[in-house]
Amino acid sequence: MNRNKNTEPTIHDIARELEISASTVSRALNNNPRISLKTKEKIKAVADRLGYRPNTLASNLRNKKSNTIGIVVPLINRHFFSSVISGVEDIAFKAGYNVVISQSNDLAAKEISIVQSMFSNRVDGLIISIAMQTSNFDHLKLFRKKQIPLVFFDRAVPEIDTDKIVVDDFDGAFRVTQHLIDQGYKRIAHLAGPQNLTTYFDRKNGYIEALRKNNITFDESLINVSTLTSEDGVPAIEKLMALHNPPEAIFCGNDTTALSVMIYLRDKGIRIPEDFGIVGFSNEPFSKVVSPAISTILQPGFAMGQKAAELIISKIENKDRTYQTITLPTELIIRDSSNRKK
Amino acid sequence: MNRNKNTEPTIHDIARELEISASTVSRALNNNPRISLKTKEKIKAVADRLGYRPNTLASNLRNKKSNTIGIVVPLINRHFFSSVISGVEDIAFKAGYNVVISQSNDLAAKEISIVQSMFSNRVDGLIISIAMQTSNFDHLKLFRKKQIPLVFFDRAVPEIDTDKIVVDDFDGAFRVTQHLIDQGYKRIAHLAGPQNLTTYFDRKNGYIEALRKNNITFDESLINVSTLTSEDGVPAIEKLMALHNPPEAIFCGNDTTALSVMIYLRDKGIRIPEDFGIVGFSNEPFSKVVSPAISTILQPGFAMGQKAAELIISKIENKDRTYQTITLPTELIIRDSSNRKK
DNA sequence: TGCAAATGCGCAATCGATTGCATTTTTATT
DNA sequence: AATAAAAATGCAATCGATTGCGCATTTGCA
Repeated sequence: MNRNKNTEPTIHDIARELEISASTVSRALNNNPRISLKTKEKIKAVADRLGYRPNTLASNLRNKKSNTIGIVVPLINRHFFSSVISGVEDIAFKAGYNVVISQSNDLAAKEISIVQSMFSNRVDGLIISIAMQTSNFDHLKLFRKKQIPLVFFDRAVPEIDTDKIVVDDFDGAFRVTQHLIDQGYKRIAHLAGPQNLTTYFDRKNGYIEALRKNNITFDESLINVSTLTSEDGVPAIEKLMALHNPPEAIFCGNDTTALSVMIYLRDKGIRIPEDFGIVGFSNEPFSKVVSPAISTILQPGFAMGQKAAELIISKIENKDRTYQTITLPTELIIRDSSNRKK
Repeated sequence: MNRNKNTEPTIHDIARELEISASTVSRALNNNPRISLKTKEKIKAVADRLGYRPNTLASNLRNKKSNTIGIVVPLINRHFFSSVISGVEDIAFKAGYNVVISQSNDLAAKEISIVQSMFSNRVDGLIISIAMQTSNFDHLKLFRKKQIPLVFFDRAVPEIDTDKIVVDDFDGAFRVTQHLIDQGYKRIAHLAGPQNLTTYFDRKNGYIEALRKNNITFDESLINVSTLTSEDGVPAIEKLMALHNPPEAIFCGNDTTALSVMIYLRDKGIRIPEDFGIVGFSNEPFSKVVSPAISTILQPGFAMGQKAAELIISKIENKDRTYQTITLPTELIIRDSSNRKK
């Protein structure tokens, strides 16, 4: 029929060529035991000759399965997130899944739009780290309602009961703060992120808890809340240093602000770590190579991505109903910016 | 029929509810002028009430169009590539396309497998930066043969005639080298990348040409070829410094090796840039914040991604047959590592 | 040789949306 | 009111692969 057209060969073309039915071709190509070896070989030979490639769209429609995992991150172009994506792709590819990706730019509106589009595209599962700005989660509840596997990583939504892969932010922050205390710093400030996100909320509380355990009075004025961009760092540290009783160390909610703070103080001639200790969070690549190198908390992005993919694939394929929250350990990396007792 | 099932509502469910035909529903939802406003409104109301979401799989099959752009990079988790991906996503999302992503890990075998899978998934177009290791390009020729838009970025294949987005590596390298010469460095070494990739090949030739223009004798022993990982940097610079007549400046094929070299020399007590000049390539985020900051060439990753997406979408939608190679300008960023004449 | 049990394969419906063409309904015109 | 013209909607095939069920052919065993 369309043998000579510019169109792709289908199982029907193969069937016509061999004067058999398309069902048989389909079964043969899927290695169905109901088809004899001899027939299978003939079919595969013709398929090869015609350059046949299965049309996954058709197959997906019939099977109601897209073999696709969606992943939504705030910003692709950021080391931690791209590491997670890389980890997801690594596992997904091996398991025969495609990965479609989108970034919310930390905007709720875009996130909603993306999530709906992912649903329309019938992704088999969705891995997401929610946008800073998102506060309503109906778009995600849709996935739960429809029983489509949903995995949060890093930034999870407490009120949605599903699988979650997080790092122990509380513990990480606790250890950071304890480390600063151990180094002899007394007044320790904290640059906190948006408190609607559990990650930043937990980091702040880990910090507070460490102070409490060490009988250090918690001083609200030493906490500065922002979105933790590189622009947020300087005004925050300026304000802190202008206090009547300024801090002598700071735990920054991420490495980006830690760097801003470090450069600001360095330029002011304040010696790091002798006069002032700095610790960040996330272990961005640059934190190791700046001078002084910045102490930080390692979040295993690639491993998180792998775990998230493994988890979602098992959910897709087994449909088991129990949800788990996997907390990956963090690692405190002590570098020069906070290490004055060598 | 399946009204109460656990299945998604379809246009047929809407049609049944209103006792009209599915065709009308389909047309109404697509805003076809052939349907009266009144009917459209009724249909949209029911669609909303049922929580109808179009099944893109079905639509894609019928339209023979997946609304999906594939992108293949060597490694997602690398700043330049993730920037490109981010740029692609930015444009693609706005135009209503999905982005499916995969990484070759610089392995030819995985690249081939990915590309075939992308084809089976009927991506509407493919954006790719080929793997270092790839030397046979039949898998890509398939896309050309099938008239599926194909855009190379950064690492292109000369023998395949299609759209390409590259930066002017030759020019960038030329300017780097000229800059080092202007700074008074005489013997200038070069860490080159795999010469089967045009990018690295062009960088080397830009370097050589700059030397020639300045009547500096080209010394083959000052060129070291490697895969430019951070591990490659140290042995390379060690070997160069052990030469009878060692270099006093180096143009590194990327920032990663530039950093390794910088740290190595700094630890040896060699003053940078006074005694030795270093320039990298790509403007990795860290190169700005290390000490001394590393001079480098800015490759506009995000913009490349945007351009690539724009180009491929225009190809998908217009099918115009002319291929273009877009060369984006690079920018020489002079920082402390090579700036001794202040 | 006879008949049941395997084995191999085909028919036709299905997944959900789209669309050329036909049909029905409405509107306009004389 | 009659008829042409325009507008609105429906029928049925289609995209390509999958699969339950049934039919036909082969094999096995007494």
